[in-house]
Formats: sequence, structure tokens, C-alpha cells
Amino acid sequence: MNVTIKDVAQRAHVAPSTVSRVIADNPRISKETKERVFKAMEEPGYYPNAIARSLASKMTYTIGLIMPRSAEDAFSNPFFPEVMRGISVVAHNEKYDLLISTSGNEEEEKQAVINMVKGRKVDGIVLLCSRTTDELIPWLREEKFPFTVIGKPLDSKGVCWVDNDNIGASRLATNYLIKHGHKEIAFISGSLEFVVSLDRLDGYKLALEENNIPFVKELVAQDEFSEDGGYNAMMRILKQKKPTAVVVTDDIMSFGVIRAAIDYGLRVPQDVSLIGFNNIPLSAYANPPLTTIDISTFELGVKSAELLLKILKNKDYMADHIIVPVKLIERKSCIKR
Amino acid sequence: MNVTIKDVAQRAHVAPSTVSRVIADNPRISKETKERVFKAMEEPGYYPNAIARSLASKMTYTIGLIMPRSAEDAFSNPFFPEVMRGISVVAHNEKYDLLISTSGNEEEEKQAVINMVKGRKVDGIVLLCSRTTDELIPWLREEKFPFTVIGKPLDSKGVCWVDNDNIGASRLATNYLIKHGHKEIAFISGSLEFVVSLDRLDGYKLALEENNIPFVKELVAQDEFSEDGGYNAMMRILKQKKPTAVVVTDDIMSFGVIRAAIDYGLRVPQDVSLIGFNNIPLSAYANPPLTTIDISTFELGVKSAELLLKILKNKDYMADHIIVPVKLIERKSCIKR
DNA sequence: TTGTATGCGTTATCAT
DNA sequence: ATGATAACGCATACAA
Repeated sequence: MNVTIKDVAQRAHVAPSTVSRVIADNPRISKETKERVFKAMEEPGYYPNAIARSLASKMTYTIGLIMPRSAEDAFSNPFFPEVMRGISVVAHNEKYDLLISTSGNEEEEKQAVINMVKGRKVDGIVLLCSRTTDELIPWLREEKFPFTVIGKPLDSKGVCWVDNDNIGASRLATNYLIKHGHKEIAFISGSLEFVVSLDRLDGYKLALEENNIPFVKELVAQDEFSEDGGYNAMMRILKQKKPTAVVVTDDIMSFGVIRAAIDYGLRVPQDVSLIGFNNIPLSAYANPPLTTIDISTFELGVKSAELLLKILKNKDYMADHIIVPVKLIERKSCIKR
Repeated sequence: MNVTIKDVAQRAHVAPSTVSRVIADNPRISKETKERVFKAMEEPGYYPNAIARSLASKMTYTIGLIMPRSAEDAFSNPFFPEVMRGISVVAHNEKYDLLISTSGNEEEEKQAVINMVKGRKVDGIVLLCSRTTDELIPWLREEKFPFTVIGKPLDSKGVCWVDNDNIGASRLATNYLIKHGHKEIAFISGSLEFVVSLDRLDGYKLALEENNIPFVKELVAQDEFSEDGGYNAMMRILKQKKPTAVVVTDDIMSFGVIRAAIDYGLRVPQDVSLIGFNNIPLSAYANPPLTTIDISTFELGVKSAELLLKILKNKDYMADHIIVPVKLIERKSCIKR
């Protein structure tokens, strides 16, 4: 079969345990034997079996990634790849691999996590998807399994999470519009099933309040995180009201909102100003280029991974959270009124 | 520690091997004991340790994914997430996990693969990146390790790969432009280091030849697979020639080409027609909506995974390849001349 | 149909 | 500093 630690041991005339120590770079081992062992590894092309290693050491050096339930959502919105990019950079630096398991529905997702956790396939998990109804978090907490969450969970007690200040970000966006003289400001977001949508709605309301602008529920709509979702939401609003500006909590949705406005005979930004969220690469090249809130997606990934690794290094690390800053990117989709 | 197969065996008053057989759903096992074992698994919450399982059975039920060298490229171009989506759907159906390992440079990439292969962490590998200079393919072939490649490798002898008919696709695109009355047709692609760029250039030339249009090398440019890359390539061409149409082998680059044209005072499609490649989600919402070649990115992922699984199921499966069809999506970026 | 024994390739705990 | 030897948790060939 393949060359094992025993073969190397024979070649080097030492015990397998010594070879193991050399691999682990154990300090108390003489230079001479270390050399000899390395030589004995070279020629036959020895490489440690990670599986056997994991079994014995109970360390896998791999991080589990739980994507949003539908692979559709997971990979079609640039948000997730960008988060993964952040995670993978950190993981790579620390010599961790990434194990990904997609799932179609809630039950499958649960199974995927159980499989990773109870199957001992990963050392820790990053949850890319925090729904308000998530039962994964309580389960992981109960299992005392190391994990971090991207997006503040509804019940964040005892869990480590990374997120933006979503209330603040939304308030920032809304205030920007208000300062540009807008008063009829619509708010379009994804499902309120997501904490992030809830928080951003709150930020929007907050900004209105601060400026004594009444909240009008006909100016608010939710829909899917997609171009079509944005289109439909905007259309629903336009049937009842005529906002002069709109806050859209996702750039992809913004594209749909723009299309809806145009279909409705409105020009952007002359008739409707628009501010998006996420600052995806293409929003800069939209027509008009999108003013948007950059939520530092990449950083979200980086921090979530760093936090997880910190936990792994110090098992009884206290529950903690990290707020990643946002930044308003001014482009051409908003004008003064 | 955690509950193991032995604990279950004791509870059910059977031998560990019997429990193992129940897990493996071995046919020759009585209904009664099977029931009893299942019961004994329930209460203490037994779950098989995948690592131990792998060590004993030499099967990991995970597929390794080798992304393009820079995580940058890997996740910023929608092509790769979409491919991953295809792969993950198939993997999920067959109860395989995905192990991802990103890498910064060629050396790291090699290490990542060695780590997966010699570390016995995966059963097979899908290469998402076939550079013409790739030394990974010969290595994997020599190791007799199961793998498939997305994109036809330069030396495809004895390797299983999945790709479009790139020559045909490019010829299709070019002919479309020619049929619309264009004769001054530019060709912008990524680096010729990629086989795909080479093939598409050939297809372009082929179409010109068929129509007795001379090949003009000033009308051809290569650059990075990015918006900026497209912009720069187009600018370089415009400084020498004034094409009435251009074939761009990547939608992201197309956005840059459009921007360059506009900066140069040209309207799209009135002054320059444009046909892209990949049909990424947002190309439909570009301005103008992009006419493009849909290369069935998702299918590319699906087929590569299916092919790999076929190999895994039948170790001495013959080298084979799969051509995934392309489709021309007509939108608004081309006009008759 | 079920049990026994051994191996999978390491790490880790004792020794020495 | 190094060597035996026992885990690690499961699969499997061989018995029964």
C-alpha cells in the first residue's frame, strides 16, 4: 500500500513514535535523528495520512461552512462568495481547509451540521445564514461545539457572531437621503424572517423619527433577495405611493428596483433616488452607478474565521461579537431634491 | 468520551461488528437485531465517527475542489460560484461533501493538492482551473488519483474533462456579428495562457475565414478577466482601429468594454455592437442588456461532478470527456449594420 | 446470521 | 532523547 510512518521508522532505524515526533516538530529530539528521519521520508515520498492523524489527535484542521439552505441563494448572490473569500484567506493562512455542505431544506441542513459535528469532520463551524427561526444555534451551543455566526442571531446569548451595525447602517443610508431633501422615502428589503432585515427596518424608522418624518407603511415592502424580488417590491409600492427616494437593502434587488422605476416611466435618479446595500462589484457599473452602503463583506468573512480560530485555540473563549464597519459609497443614483 | 460503536454493541447485547453491519445496512442481518441495534443507537444519540470510518474503509465521501490560484479570481467572477453550485448539487445528491482548499500561488496549489491526495482527505478531485502550464494534471494522472477537469487541458490524453465546444461557440458568436453586417470585428479575451482563450480565438478566426474577412491583429487584445481588463483591452484597440463590433469572451470584461466605448464617445450598440460570453445573471440587466453566449456554467459543474462520481464508482473508467452545449442569448447589445 | 480478531496510520502515555 | 504499547473508532476477513 502507501508508505506509512512505520516504513519511515524502519528506514531511519527508529521507532514510529520518533517519526511522529519529528513530524510534530517536537523540541526534545536530537538534530541527528531528526535529519535521519527527514532523509528516510524523502526517498519513498512519505506523506502523513491526515485521516489517521485526525483519528488519533481529534483535530481535523478543517472548518465547516454552512451555506444558506438553497444552493441557489448561496452562490447566485455575490455576497456569499465574497464572504467565503474572506474565510478562505484566513483559513489558508492558518492551514485550515474548508468543508462545505449544501442543503436543500431545513431538515437537510440540520443533518449536514450533525454530520459534520458528530461525524467529527471539522473542528469548528461558520454559519453563513442566520434566520430568525434557526434552531441550529441552540443545538450547537448545547453540544458545546465551536462555531461563529455571520449576522447577529435573534438570541445571541452565548454565541459568537460577526455583523455590521445594521441599524446604524440603515439609519445612515436613510439620513443621507433625507439630507438630500427627500421626505417620501421607500424601504425595500428581504424577508423580515431575517434579523438583518428587521434591524435595517428599525434603522430606517429611526432616521425618519429623528427628522420628524412620518412612517408610512405603504412605502415599505419585502421580497426575495433577487433582481425580480426588487422589481416586484418596487412595483407594489409604486401602485400606491410615489416615493422620491428608496432605500434598498441589497444591490441585486436595486437592479430590479431600477428596472421597475423605468418600466413605470420614472428616471433614476432624476425622478427617484436610490441607495443600495452591499456594494457588489457590478453596482459601480450599473446605470446609473449605484450609491450604496459597503458592508465590508470580505471583512465579515475574515472576522468570522478569525473569531472561530480564536475559539479553537482557547476552548473556553467567552462569547463575543465583532462589529464590522460600513461605509457609504457615493455614486450617481441619488440627487438633491 | 463520545458514544461509540462499542457502547451501542453493549446496549444491544451484540458484537461491535454487528452494529457496524447495521450501519452499513448489510443485507444478511436479522430484522430483530437490526431493530434492537437501532434502539440502542437512539437513546444515547449515537452517530458514526466519519474519520474512523474513513480510516478503516479508505473512503471519505468527500470531493476536493481546486479553485483558481487566487481566491480573488475564484470568488469575484460569478463563473466559479455557479460552477460550484452545479458541483454541490450533484455532491449533495450523492451524499458527498466538498473540501475546498484555496491557494495563492502555483507552489501552494501543488501543496494543497498533495495535502488532499496524499493526506487521503478526499476520494477524488475536480480541477476548476486548467492553465496551459498546469503540472497538476500530469501529477494526478501519475498518482492514478481520480479527478476531472473543467476546461479542456492542453494535453488531454488520459484525463476526464468537461467543457464547451469553445471553438464552435466563438465561431457562433462571430458569425452572428457577421450576419448582422459587421466586418470590422474585434476580439477581446483573457490571457492566452488559458486554453479556452486560445480556442475561442481560433473560433473567431475560423468565422472570419469562412466569410473571407481578413484577420487584423490590431483588432485582437487580451487582458485580465475583470471589468478593468475589458476596459483596458478595448482602449488599446480603439487607439488603433475602429471596430463596429466586438466579441468579448467574458461578460464581466464586457462591462469594461462598454465603459471604454462610452468614454471614447461611442454608443453601444449604435456605434459598436457587442457580444459577450457566460451569460452571468447581471448581463441581462446591463445597459444595454448584453447579447451573450450562455455556456451553461451550472451544467459544467454538474457534469464534472457526475463524471468524477462515475470514475469513483468504476475505478478503471476510461478517459472520457463531455461537451456541454452553448446557446446564443439575443438581447440588445447588437444591431444590424 | 453473528462473533472474534486484526488492521487502518497516527498520536499519546508510559517507560527507560 | 527515544522506544513500546495502548488508544482512536470503525470495517472486514475469517470463523462459528
